[in-house]
Amino acid sequence: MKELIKVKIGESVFSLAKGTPLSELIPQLKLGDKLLLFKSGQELLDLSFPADHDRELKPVTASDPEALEILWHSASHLLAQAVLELFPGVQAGVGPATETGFYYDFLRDQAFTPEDLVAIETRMGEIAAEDLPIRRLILKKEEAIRIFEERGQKLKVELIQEKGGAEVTCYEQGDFIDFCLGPHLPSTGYIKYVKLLSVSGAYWKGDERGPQLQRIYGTAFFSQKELNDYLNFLEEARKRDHRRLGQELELFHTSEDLGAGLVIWQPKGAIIRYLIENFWKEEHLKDGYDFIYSPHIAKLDLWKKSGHTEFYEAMYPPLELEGCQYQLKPMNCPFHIIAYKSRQRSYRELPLRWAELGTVYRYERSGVLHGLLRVRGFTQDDAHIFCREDQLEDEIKGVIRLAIRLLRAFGFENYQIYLATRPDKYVGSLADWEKAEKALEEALKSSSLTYQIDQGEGVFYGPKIDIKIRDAIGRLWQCTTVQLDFNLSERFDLTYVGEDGNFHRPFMVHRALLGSMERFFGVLIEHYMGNFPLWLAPVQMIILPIADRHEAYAREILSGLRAEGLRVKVDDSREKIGKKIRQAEIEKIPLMAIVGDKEMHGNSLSLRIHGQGDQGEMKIDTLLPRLKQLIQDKSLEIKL
RNA sequence: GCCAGCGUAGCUCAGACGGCAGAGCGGCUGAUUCGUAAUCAGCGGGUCGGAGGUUCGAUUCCUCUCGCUGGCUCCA
Repeated sequence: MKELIKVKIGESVFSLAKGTPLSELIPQLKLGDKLLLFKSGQELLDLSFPADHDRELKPVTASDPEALEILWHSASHLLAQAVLELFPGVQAGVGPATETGFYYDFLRDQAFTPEDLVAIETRMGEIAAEDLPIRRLILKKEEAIRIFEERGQKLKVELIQEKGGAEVTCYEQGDFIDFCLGPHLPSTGYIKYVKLLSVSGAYWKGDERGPQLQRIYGTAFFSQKELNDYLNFLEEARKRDHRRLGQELELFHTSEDLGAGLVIWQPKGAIIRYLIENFWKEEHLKDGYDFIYSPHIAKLDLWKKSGHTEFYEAMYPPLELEGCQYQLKPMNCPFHIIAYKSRQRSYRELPLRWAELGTVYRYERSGVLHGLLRVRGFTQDDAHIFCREDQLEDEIKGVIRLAIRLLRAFGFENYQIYLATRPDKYVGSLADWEKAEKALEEALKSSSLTYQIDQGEGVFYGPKIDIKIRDAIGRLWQCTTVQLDFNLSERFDLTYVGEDGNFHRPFMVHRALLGSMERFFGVLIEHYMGNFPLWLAPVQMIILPIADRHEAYAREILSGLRAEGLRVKVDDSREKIGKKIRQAEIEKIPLMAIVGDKEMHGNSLSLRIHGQGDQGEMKIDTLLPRLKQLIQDKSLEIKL
């Protein structure tokens, strides 16, 4: 007589013989093929999981948030099955779910071509149609190794030898078997709506000295509609691509003649940067910051002292002048430190908050460069705060408040906040780390912000808070970082004289709120899809005269509005009004003022708002104050 | 840096067996003077990313190089 296991589902309790798969419960639950898995606490169990002890289970169906990840994982197995069938001799690596789909790594001499991907996708569809059951197997380690050796899957053998215990879990569907903890969907028939997206290189076990595998990326959904929605989302993201918009709207320019990762801000981008920087400076002054300017190079010895030559890999090679070596700066910190040390500091003058839009140069590896988001020369919206221990928490709070105030102005309302704590390798005293981590956490708590802790993910020189912002289509971007630094304060022997007359070590906070002007601009372009709000738009209004005889009137309006500080231009091309409007819409100019006979006689203009269409005729005197208000408020949309 | 792919007019892209280089948009000129997303006609515009090699001949094939793209790795 086998032991009976009690399984509670909702209000009902079922009994199962120990070791029977949970799939025995299917007929009684009346969910039919909607039932995908069970959830037991935080653990997901597939239907082939054997009843082991009394549990309370929750059925998981396609509408549950957990289901998608399992679908993706199962889809990666399906991908591997198709690839191994179509390309004998290929070895499978690993194949997990990602945040938006799945991938699988393969070792193969030839590259997978786009045609190969089509063939693989087709084969995946066929296997899905066969609706093969996906079975969970528990094998003795030696047996599992033998199975994968027979199949020539050496990478799998290596994984089992490394990770497997005495017994290992494998999953089997048709002739395909994989070393995997699961869980998985009940059968391949659930994996119907699949799209393979790309293929790229990936290192075996992430080690760049090891062999390089080919990684096939894909995604899958439970319905054609969801898959289409996701593919549309990708298309939407492509339309927003800041590299494309940056060129179309003439915001910035890169050129082979400059070198990789170096950016020219063209006039339309430069005016936006100017406006952002002014706003940034005003807000920093309000928060009691002072400004610093520092040079772009300094003696190599400075960077030896700071430890950068030793620890920082992305430095440009030094250059020699009159027998002395100089270094292009990758960071601003040492300059602010030198300013701090320019004289003795008293506890009375702390905290010092020194900000600089500091341009730095980092020799990033060529392969990581990406538009404005990863460049070699960029300007950080940097600041260093030197403060006493009793000031630390308030300073951090102030930084977070300022960060959120700035980000909100651009329409970023959703954040993911991470507190990264002490890693295994660290400098500074344990006591200082504890104080600092506590201050960071208290600052977050008292700002009533939700955050998650990244245990051990701090930098070796101090704990940090990172803020990721969510853009208009839900993507996350890392911009803000607030870091404590125990390393530089020590290396440069920073001190202040305390109330007690003794020397004390100040706490040093390093922070960038927008991150860098380049990256932030890239994110902004994508966030707004090039439709900058009125206060940032390079050209706020374009005046479109209907015929030549209206041009003088157009210029009259132009000079009037320019005198009021608006960025306005006149389209004096000899095109029809329809063409002028089209051109202005393409240039994403927020306001279009159409002027013809009617307006000339009525001393008015006919307003059209980008994306909103014709607003009708109005007097300039009524429009102007409203526009000035929108600009002053940094309004994100134009409502009149 | 690594794997894979790409580089043709300002932009988006065709093209060919190795044999005079093509379109649309933009630009310029002219005509049109027009009311809410493209008026018509004409004209310019190219070291086919750069260097070297093979060849009678290379934009096309080969090598190197620069730049870009998707990833990996990295990110004090």
